[in-house]
Amino acid sequence: MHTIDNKSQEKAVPQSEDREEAVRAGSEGEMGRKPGYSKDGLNKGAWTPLEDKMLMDYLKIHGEGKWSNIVRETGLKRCGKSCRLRWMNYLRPNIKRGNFSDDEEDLIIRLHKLLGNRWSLIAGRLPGRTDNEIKNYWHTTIAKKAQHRQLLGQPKVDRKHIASGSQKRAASNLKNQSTIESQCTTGMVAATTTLQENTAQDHQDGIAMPKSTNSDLQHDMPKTYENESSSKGSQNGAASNFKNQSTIESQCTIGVVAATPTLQENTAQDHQDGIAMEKSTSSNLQYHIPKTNENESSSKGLASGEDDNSSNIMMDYDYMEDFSRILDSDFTRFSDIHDIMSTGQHSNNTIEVNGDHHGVSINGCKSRETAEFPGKLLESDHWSSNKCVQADQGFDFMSLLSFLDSTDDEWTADALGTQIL
DNA sequence: AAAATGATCAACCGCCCTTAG
DNA sequence: TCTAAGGGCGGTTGATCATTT
Repeated sequence: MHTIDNKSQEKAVPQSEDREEAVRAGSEGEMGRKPGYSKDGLNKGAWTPLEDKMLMDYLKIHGEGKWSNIVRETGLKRCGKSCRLRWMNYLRPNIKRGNFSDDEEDLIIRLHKLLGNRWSLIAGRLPGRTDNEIKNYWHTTIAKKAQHRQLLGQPKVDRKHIASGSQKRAASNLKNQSTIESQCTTGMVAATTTLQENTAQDHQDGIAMPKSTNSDLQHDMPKTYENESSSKGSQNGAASNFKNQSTIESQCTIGVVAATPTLQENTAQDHQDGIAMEKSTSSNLQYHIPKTNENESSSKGLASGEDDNSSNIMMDYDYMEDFSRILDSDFTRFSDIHDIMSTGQHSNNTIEVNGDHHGVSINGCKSRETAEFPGKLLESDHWSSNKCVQADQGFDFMSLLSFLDSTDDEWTADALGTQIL
């Protein structure tokens, strides 16, 4: 299990009497990057305790936002972005440090399957966890487990193909094994969507890992030095709303997305088992979803001309808006829904979630009679039509609930039509 | 004991969107 | 309408520690 040691904390940075000196000099012997200096004289690299204090003192008074003002008003030699990052990832109150619990890991896997590499969105569902932490965790621990499974007998991933979409990525993959694995897990999406010749089995690796048993949670302070940072200041949880359509389109890439594709060059039978993994060896899986804006390029920071395979698949915005609301909702509420549903107290087919009416129907439309997520969804006429799912088709919260509530096997095998070793 | 390799994770980079002027 | 600045986010890097050879 993922562990966070205290080694770096033991290498505490000695406090300097000279404020400016400390800020300039940064820390010595810290884990991670050594401080550097940008052209404009701003510090780079690891933060020092003094820098943190300056940042927190400012935020205590002024709150978040206006990051660039911090530089001007405090003399802190950090760019606004760096300040924001430091705050969001380490100094913010209620940051949970330490091992990921089994539940957290499970949820990460499930949400990643739903959302892809939408780390901030995933982080929004794990209180106290940052997108960066989850991202690192995924790229290291979870991907490693996936690799372990692979060694147990899964077919080797053809990394050439996985990386073929981007030479940039390919070069990176050669350097870093964890990155390779991360591409594998991301590639899971690609297999369901594009021309890539990966086998679906390759992509399964990203989601069906043996569970760890260690779940001791720690609450450590930021790692770069001894526990001295306070937990004061404003609180601002990760905003999980999908803010723009292009991002949605390019980044919503997985399982659930497959529920809304325009099926191309595949028979309806392909949809019968979710993402039709049993056809994986044919490597011709192409589930294209019509872009709502064809001119929209990927928002994932790809260089122009790069193939972003995952961007070939997307969700209808309206649908995603509903989906987003689900994810922004307190999951405990879904338990309530579940109770209500199971006791038949949903006569008007509407469930209130976080103030809005969702669930059994949206906009007064009846939901599907049965819909187990995601496989059954794909069998529905709604989902297999050559159209994006319309918002007024409603979203079955029970489906999501059961999806998130399903067992590993359901997730990793049944839902994808594959078998787990 | 030393070198090589792998793992970890804080921080940076660059793209994109939003918004103010 | 255009432009620049601010901010958010995912991808990636690289320093350090741990483990293996």
